[in-house]
Amino acid sequence: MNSIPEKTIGRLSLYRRLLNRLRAEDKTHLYSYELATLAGGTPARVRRDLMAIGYNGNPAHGYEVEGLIESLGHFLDTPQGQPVVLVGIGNLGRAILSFFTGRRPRLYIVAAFDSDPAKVNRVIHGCRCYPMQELPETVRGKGITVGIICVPAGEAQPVAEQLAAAGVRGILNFAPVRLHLPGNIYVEDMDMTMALEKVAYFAARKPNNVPGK
Amino acid sequence: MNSIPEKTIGRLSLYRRLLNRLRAEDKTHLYSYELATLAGGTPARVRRDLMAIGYNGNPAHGYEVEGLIESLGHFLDTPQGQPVVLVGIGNLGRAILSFFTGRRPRLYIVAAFDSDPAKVNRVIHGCRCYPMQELPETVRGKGITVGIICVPAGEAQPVAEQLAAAGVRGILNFAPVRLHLPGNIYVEDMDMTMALEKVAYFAARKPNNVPGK
DNA sequence: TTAACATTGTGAAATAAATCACAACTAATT
DNA sequence: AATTAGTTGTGATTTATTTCACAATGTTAA
Repeated sequence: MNSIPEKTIGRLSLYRRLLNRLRAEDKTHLYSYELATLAGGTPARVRRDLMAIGYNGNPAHGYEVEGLIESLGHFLDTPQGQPVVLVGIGNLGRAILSFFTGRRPRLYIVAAFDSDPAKVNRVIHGCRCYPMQELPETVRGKGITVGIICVPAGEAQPVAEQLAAAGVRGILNFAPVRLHLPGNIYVEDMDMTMALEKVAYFAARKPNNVPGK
Repeated sequence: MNSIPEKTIGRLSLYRRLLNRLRAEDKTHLYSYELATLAGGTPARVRRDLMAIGYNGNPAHGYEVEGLIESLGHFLDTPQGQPVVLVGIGNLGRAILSFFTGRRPRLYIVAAFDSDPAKVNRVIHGCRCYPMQELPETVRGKGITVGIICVPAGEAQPVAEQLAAAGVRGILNFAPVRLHLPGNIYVEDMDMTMALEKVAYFAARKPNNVPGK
């Protein structure tokens, strides 16, 4: 069966962000090659990606910014929005809190958790911090489906299991370990060490060994 | 010509990290299926990846931990090590500084830059902060090839161009924009917004739509 | 009207990556 | 020695993703 490529999902989110910027600049239409340039890809790939959501452009004016944004929202968002929890209020956790705070209307961090009593009950970047013990009840009670893990490597696996047990269905994992969870939980790893080593590898090789992306 | 898949590079770095942990636990040998479990993959993929660096195991004992770590180092590292610069000392920049500080011997942040005079000349997480004006001279002078960008979206493109002009060959980009640089510069995007939206998308769908990774 | 133009949508081809599947191998056991 | 058990290395295959290439289309201008 023809399902949507995983990579397309990420790019659709990127397209929407770019389009929102263009809309703010009062742009009403654009062509696949313009979006491709902004997103760092090819026009053909943009068209393929947009095929996935069934939004049709027009050979004369390309795509309508407003309509495409709406279609993307229809495809990517759930009608009721998705609250998110974050676990681990260290340096990275706080930076991520500040990064996401107030930015996305349909995807916002509603609670943060940490096992350190010293961090609990404070409000950081507009987000209330709770002790780990309250995680299951909060997640289950609010029907939260998305979690962000920013705890040290050694604590990530048990934290992930707690999130999964409480009903979370997708995890953004910043801890530098691979999580072992049931296959119906989606995990996206943000492994900064791995990313930096990859960059270092290609930075040190000849230009012809640098993949184009 | 059969060059090494890009994804393999990242995984080799992951394997090394896992192996270092195993070595610390005095494990001397392991099989592909063990490494696969730890890394979250299949044994066949592990073997394929290790083919790339030409390290041979043995059907009876699998791979020798010590020797494999050495081979990976030989493949991934440059003999002289690679100093790294970071640009943008906001919340995220500081978190990344603390994350990488002291961790990697051959890949360490030697200088941080920011355009805000208030942040300059301080030492944060053991790393000295300099004004942006000194970036070209420092990067060129020390022969730095790797940069990390943690500036706000609007400043990322000019910062990337400055890094490239100063001789940087690979960039780890945390700013939520796509950089436009000559093709011989390797860019790895760590787009947290995109990643979170992807997680949210799959968290909201049926289990059978969740890709296995 | 009609012709020219640049773009869309998409089948087909190409490329990249993962997986299958099995001969060859090593050590342990008989 | 010969047999067994379990793993490696890899050619072949499959799956995923990207790119090619072109008929169909909407608009502009003659």
